[in-house]
Amino acid sequence: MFSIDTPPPTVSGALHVGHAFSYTHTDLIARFKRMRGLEVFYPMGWDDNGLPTERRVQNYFGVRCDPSLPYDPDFEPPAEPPKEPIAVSRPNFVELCLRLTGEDEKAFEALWRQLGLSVDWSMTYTTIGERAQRASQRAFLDLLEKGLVYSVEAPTLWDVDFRTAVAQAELEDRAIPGAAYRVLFARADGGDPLEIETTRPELIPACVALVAHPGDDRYAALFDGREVSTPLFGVRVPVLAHELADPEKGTGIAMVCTFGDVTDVMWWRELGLPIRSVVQPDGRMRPLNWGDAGLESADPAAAQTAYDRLAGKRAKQAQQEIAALLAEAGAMASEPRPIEHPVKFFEKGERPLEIVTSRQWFVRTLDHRDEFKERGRELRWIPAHMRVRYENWVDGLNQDWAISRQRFFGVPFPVWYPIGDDGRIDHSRPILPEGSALPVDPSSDVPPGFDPDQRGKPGGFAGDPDVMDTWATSSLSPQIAGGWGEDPELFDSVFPMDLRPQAHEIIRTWLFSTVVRSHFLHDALPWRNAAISGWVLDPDRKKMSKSKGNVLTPMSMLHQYGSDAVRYWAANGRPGVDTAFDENQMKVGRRLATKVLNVSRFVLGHDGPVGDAVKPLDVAMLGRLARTAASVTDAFEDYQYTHALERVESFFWWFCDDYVELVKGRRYGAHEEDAAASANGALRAALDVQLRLFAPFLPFVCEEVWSWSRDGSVHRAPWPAGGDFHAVRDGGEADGVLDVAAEVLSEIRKAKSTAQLPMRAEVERAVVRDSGERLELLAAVEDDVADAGRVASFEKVADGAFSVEVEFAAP
RNA sequence: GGGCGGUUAGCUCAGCUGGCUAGAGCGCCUGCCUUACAAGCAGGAGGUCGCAGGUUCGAGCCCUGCACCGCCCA
Repeated sequence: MFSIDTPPPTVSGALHVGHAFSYTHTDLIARFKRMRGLEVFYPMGWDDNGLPTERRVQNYFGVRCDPSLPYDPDFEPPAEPPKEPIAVSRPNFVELCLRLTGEDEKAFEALWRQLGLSVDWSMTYTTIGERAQRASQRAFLDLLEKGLVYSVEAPTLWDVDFRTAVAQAELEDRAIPGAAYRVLFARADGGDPLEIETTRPELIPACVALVAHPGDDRYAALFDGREVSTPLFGVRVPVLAHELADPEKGTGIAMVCTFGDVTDVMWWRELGLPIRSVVQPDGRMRPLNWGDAGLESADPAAAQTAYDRLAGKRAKQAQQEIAALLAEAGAMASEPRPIEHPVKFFEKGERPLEIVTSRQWFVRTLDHRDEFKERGRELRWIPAHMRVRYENWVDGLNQDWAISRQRFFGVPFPVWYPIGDDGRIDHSRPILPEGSALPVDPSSDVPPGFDPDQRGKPGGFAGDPDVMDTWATSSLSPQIAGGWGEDPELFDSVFPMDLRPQAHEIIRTWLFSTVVRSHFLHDALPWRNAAISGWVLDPDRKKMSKSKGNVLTPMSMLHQYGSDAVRYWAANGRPGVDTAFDENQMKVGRRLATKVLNVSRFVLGHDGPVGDAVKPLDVAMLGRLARTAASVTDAFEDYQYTHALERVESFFWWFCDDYVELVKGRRYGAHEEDAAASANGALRAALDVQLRLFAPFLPFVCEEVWSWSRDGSVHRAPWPAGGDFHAVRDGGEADGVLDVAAEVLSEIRKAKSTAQLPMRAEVERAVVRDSGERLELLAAVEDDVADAGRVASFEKVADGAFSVEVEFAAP
């Protein structure tokens, strides 16, 4: 059994040439392994859930999800999406998601079939389907029991537009224009004001401390508990010391807020600072009453007046507003200095992330980094250097894996919480379902021991409102596809899987998270080999993207050039290497497929005698083919399918250009019958082997030609091996005759070409000068060379340096 | 800022543990309707292997530095 953990594509993403490219690589291996006699487990999954689908559904149908609404069984979206989105219940929204993804899946499957992927379509799964839900929830409960997931109310990176938490793996640094503001903080002891530099002055109302490096002489005298007062708001905050304050940055003393960035969170935690939260989950400044607890001010009225100009504004607008306020108040030490600085974004988001305190589920990853790295070393990476990417990522982990999302189309957490008599939800005592009840939807299902009407009531229960992030489910693709917990026999036979093919940009997400899940669930690697494919680049060597608008759809390419041709292009992209989109290569592939068809017509289309290959040229050719086949096999076993293709292809062209030409004379009866029989036998045997060697690359043309002379499918035929090559035992290991014959023929062709004569021009006499040894070899195949070159007579001169002198017959 | 990969013919790329005169395909040029194929065939031109040092009898390949391109991480 050879099992493949196929990447489930996000169906809401557009079909892309990159898909055709990398999935072909997997199929090459699958077809090879199948012909090697292995049963191949090769399912396909669809990654439906998550943000991309929700966005697409919102735009496509003109709806938005409002979880507070009840299900409307009769809801139908209007034919045209309305201007103002229609609010629909979560179940209605999920229905629309399933409707759209169902159509997308059909389009993908049609593409895969056209491309010739030899997927077992009876094993298809979706990451939102019932099997996936059951596996995801079972895995979650397993980790919960092992103490490897936990929920906590904590500062979390937050996208204010999508209003959801975001995991470290979904972050992206982007350099954006901003400004460095120099702001003055008055000292409580009456000394000179302290000047700090910040890019987020709008967070001054959220300031809880200033911090500088303990060894920084400029501020060392202040670390004795002295306080400063925030400008405009008059809040007293301490001046503290911490190792990670950078003396080189700005003035060397920084403002700590609730929360400007991840460093603020770290200082908040390590220095035990209070919380003064001003940014709401929608990204706007929260209304505040200055003077209340936590907002003590020296002048609450003035603080309120200033703050009222910020309240309700987004970060950017608030920033402009407070800059003006600071300038009016004389608290700006200098003009803002425009800078470009890296800011964290959600990879799919448009506004900088905020850090918002919320309750989220996390998987413990930080405590297990060494184990993950060890797993990375156990895994075979193709190409090997891709492991470094994985290790970089594991080394750089700085937060546990946040797996809950405030979304709708995803696998729900199988958890309820009791509601106290005071109406407060008690998150410390989650209520869990029976394993046999999975999958559950806590928003509609009722936990054991409760009645439906107790939902949301004091003394009752509340369902966990969140869904799992997309990687929390798709990281279980080996378990979902392999029938973990559902079909133990299947699972035992396919897990750990043999191969995980995927692209390099998702090493930190899909590959990493799958290793994590498998490590925790099974104490094992999920697969033995990870083959990392490169990207498809446009002719300018930039990553292909829809925004450029010059992307051909894979389907149109398949129609234009044929599937074999597109596969040929893809098969030329080595593992891990970015490959330029090249229609030229597809034309070459199409030519190759046509050539296979034509030469097959020649080899099979005759009614002459067929016998064993006994003539020297024929035996030697089969011997060369045997060595080619062995080397193709080695390359394939090593996942080097590009090398495999190059070797078959190179043999094939030599076979067509030289060997076939050399045996045409015998084939058409220029000599005795057994000479023709040997040629025909060798041609058929060689074609038979070459069709099988080409079958993984060019499945369509090979299957067609195979059917001309054989029953069954070439794709179930045994891979060429020792038994196919009796010629090797019969002296085929010496292929010197092939080189001599080809070189002499080439000289004759050159002479004709130089003389601008047609190839069928008759040669009266050819004088071959060469070593005695080579002339002996030539003697063995002289008739064949004479036929191909139309040479009436050869004269052989033993004279070291190789040359051929050609005398043409008089016209 | 740390790291990974790349740089070989006009273009796309091979070149394994260092070993004759550096290869292929496309494109270009010159011919050829040859009983598998004109969507074809034959032949030809074209490269100081990114730059500068070094190791070696010998370097496209190994070492050092640099430049440029792409990517990963911070």
